Amino acid sequence: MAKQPDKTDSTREKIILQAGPIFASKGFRAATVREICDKAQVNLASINYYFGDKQQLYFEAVVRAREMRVEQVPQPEWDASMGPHRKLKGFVGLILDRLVAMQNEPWQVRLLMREILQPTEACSHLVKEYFRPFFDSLLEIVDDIVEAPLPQHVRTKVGLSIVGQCLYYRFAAGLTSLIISDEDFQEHFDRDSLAEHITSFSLAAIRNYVREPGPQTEQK
Amino acid sequence: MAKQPDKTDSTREKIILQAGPIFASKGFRAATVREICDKAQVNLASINYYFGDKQQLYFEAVVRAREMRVEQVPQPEWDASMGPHRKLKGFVGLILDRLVAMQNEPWQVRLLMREILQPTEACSHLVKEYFRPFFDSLLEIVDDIVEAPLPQHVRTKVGLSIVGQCLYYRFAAGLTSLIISDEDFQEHFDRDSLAEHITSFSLAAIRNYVREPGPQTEQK
DNA sequence: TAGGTTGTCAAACAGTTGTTTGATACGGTT
DNA sequence: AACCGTATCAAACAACTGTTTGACAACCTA
Repeated sequence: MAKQPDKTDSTREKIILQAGPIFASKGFRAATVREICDKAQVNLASINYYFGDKQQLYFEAVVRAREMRVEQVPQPEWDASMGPHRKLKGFVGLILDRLVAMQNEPWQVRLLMREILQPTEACSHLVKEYFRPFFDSLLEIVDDIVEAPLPQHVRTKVGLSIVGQCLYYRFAAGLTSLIISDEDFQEHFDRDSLAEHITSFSLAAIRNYVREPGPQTEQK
Repeated sequence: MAKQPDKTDSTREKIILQAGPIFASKGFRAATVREICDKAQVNLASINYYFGDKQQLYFEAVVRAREMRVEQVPQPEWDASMGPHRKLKGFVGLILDRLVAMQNEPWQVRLLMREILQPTEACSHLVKEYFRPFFDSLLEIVDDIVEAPLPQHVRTKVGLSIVGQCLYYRFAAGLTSLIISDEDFQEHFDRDSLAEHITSFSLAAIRNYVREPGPQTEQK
């Protein structure tokens, strides 16, 4: 077994950092240990030596991807005096930067999305460690917007509506680029424009939605 | 080469129908021609005989998945006299039924989502043949809701906000089930509750959003 | 009946896969 | 020096991959 698990430039570290992009772009199955070892310039047997097997390397790559992503895009500070629009926009922007990352598509993001789409054991780790508290802090912002507290399930649905609008641009990026012209995309669908739209759209929805829920319970 | 491409219970047909679910749940790479032929109870060489290679079989399975899904969940009729809420709810429900299909997750849906996430040549076929007109008919409903016509890019963004809210429950189904308790999910996140929420949320957003776009251009 | 097309089959092919092995070298401790 | 845990390496292993082959049977046409 390996002894020092956290030296910085060790063979173990090189493997994780090279395996991440490959897993991200090809998926677990299509990524081969030979390609990973080639890119990392380590011997073929190193993966099994340090991680036991390919699956465990994948797990560690996912965990590392999350850690790196949080470091790369730190959460902006919330000022209690900020208006709801700016606060919500700050969070929407954070989702777009951290989890959507439209322009550069870092491997960490693509790997995390892979985990969301087809959860392995790594996903429950991500939820407990990251997604849950992340989502809760969004719901606190929603709480600030509405005057009367929302029923729990409505609160959750509203939060997921906001998250859904953002994550669409990650999940369906390939489809969107086939639907929208390139010029339109460059001009109107950059990070800031989307943050502004999703924020305004959601804010308007929350305020109006709570006020007049529409024919909710009735209507067959 | 094969002669009759459209006999109903032919070997060719059996292969497509058995390959679909396997591609859907495992992806192109992890699905093996041996498993497909076993399930279809045909000889191993049949795939290459009828489709040339595995890739072409995948393409045809995707196309077939779309056709079957449109048949399985037909578009409800639009009554011009219907109010905007009912009209929009009808369309949101159609997305949820056809493309999200939360309860049973048919293989056709999972295969189409796979194409959206990682587009192959099959995806541009899907867009031209299906997604584009589908999305356009949503935008027409949006047009009916607003009085003054929207700028093109805003129109598109609004449409994608609606679609995004729906598709979230397909893409992140695994994550959602880890965030929400099972009882909550059964009780409040069924197809009808979600359709109602997304419709009301979006309707409120559109009406309020257009009226007061918020601090759009200003604000640094 | 003869000949050709179409479909099915078992077997093999050539390449890739994750993993294991045994040898070898390095670096520190006794 | 002798020793031992750590690390790296080339090579091989066994299983699996998509695809090809050639034989054989069923069917239709002439």
